[in-house]
Amino acid sequence: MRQRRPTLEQVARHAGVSRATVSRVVNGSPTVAAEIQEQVAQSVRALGYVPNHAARSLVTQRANSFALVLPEPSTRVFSEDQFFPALIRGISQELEPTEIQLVLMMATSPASHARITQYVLAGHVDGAMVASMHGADPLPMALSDTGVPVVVNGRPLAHCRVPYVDVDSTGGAERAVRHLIDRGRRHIATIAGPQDMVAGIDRLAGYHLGIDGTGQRPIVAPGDFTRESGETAMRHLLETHPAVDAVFAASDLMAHGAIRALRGAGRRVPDDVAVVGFDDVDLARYVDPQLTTVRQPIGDIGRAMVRQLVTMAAGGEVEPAVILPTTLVLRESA
Amino acid sequence: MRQRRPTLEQVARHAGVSRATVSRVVNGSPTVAAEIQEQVAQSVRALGYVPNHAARSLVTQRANSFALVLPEPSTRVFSEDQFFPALIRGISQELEPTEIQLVLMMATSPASHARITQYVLAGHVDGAMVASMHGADPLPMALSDTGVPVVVNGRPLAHCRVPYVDVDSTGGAERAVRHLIDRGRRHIATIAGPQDMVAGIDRLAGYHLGIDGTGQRPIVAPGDFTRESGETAMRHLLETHPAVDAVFAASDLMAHGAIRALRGAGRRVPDDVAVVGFDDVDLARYVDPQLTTVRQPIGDIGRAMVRQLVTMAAGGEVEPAVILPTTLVLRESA
DNA sequence: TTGTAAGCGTTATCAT
DNA sequence: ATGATAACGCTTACAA
Repeated sequence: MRQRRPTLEQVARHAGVSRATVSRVVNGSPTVAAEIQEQVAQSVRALGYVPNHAARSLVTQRANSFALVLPEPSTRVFSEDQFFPALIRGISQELEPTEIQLVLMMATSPASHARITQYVLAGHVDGAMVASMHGADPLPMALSDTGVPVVVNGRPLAHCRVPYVDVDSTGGAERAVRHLIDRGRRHIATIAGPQDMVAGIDRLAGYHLGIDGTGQRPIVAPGDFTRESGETAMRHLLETHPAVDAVFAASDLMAHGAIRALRGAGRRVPDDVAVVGFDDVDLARYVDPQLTTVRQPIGDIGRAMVRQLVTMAAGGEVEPAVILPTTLVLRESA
Repeated sequence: MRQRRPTLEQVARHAGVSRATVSRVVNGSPTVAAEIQEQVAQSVRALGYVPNHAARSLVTQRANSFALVLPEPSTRVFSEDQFFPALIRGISQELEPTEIQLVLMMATSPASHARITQYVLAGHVDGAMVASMHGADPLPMALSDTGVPVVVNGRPLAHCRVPYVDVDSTGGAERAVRHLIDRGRRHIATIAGPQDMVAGIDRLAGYHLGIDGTGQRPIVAPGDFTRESGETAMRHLLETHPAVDAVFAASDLMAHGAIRALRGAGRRVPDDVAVVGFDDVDLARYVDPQLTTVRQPIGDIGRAMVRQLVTMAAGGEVEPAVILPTTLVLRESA
């Protein structure tokens, strides 16, 4: 059997003071005599007292926890890269110095969407982060409607006033294309991501921005961020546009697929066709040739989301969007 | 401002019954007249009542949540494969039908170890899962000492009575070696994992088991599960044992590193040297040649841990060890 | 500066 | 079958 933890009451008796005083000491109130403070501190140590979370949040009306909501589809798409762990690591780091705990909620089934909403609505958490790749996801808004602070990863597509943290996908993609142009490439294609996801949309927009005004014609092949789709798209591209001499893939996985297709077709990378990816997952350094790619600071996304949420939970206002920079990492493939 | 949720009291007034009755209905007690049950249910819906977690667990002394504790070193080592996300997915799936929430705690700093212990000790969770790759980690035992149910992923090295869930690494490794022998390989080396981790130890033990009695001499090169270490180890192996015609790497990442080294040395895989990995991460299907490897059911580990914990939290006894099977997946590299 | 006491929203033990 | 009522452990006016 699990023995009951000592309560404030017991510490108070042990220290010969009132419950209120112990509470003050525990919570670091300055209005306690140094002498008594030490007295109480000793009793706390002696009895191994630890405040009861439930009791505390019952009276303070705060849960001291944030939820991280992961709609399953997104985690599946991004399964092979380190997005998910890296995001969590960033969040944890930022949460570390606070007393705030992280509650993980995966929306594995349709029913769980409702369950999550219920949970958040019940006031079990002081705020929620939604790692939603599908910009039209109604979940963030649904949560936000319950009055709980919510921040999303990735610009929401649906018209909604939920603050978000995103990376400069458009800028990164544009820079990638510029780089290809600067290297003298004249037939630059893109393998786009799914157009129901912000990441897919923005990276394609960046491609167009880079191509515009150069006199080159845009060449777009659809993909869904997976390696298979990249391989298929590249094969198709080689058939329809045999002159293609560069490709910007909207994900490293697709870039890898493209490289496989190119190798299969006997084209050398980057000699015949240059390839640039997006994400900078570990894999990028291990494909042959090493991948030139656009890096996004995943951990920073998590950290920024926490910072936003902390501000909001404290009743403060936050900017509706935080956009983190992306950087072009030059390696061998372009 | 966030409006306060309605309380039992208000629902009771709305339905014209007592607080106790509402509580009974909410908790599905059978001792309520069907008529009143419906009455109350309607009021609950009308007011949008959701039970207050803190109040409930204050009186029931249960938190309705489990902690997943991740000592940072392990997550770093396993960063590139999908161990961490897959584990969490399995846990979430098993937790889904229960009302139990998952609290994630990363031990990012030395100080956080203490913080985690404190938190668990405070009774904030009903049980803790520790994803501890380093078998000698004192954390599980420390947590267990607080009286909270604890279950570990991976057999603990330190002498301690914490129940654990592990996969049959030894058996998997042995099968891999047997397979190489069956294919006529005569100089089978292994690239071992770190010997302070159970996974490293067991996979090496399995290798020895497979080699024993075949008349072959064991050839062991040390590694640390990373691709770099695999590449280095393989290069070294080629120098010291040029006759080597097969290699069992204790991780897919190391196997990939080995393949790179082999290719660099002009050896063909599997023609000159067969390679078998361990883990079956996504990458295994995408390296060239596709990797023959030992698959471990990561999601099942998570699910099993939850099942153990649920039993323990309910006061039941669990077997001290659950060992899940591994399977040899045949592809191209061996 | 310290103590007293009134809740916070539930569940559970009694009576009825 | 239902309703009072007493906890559960803590914070926080308010009093002293």
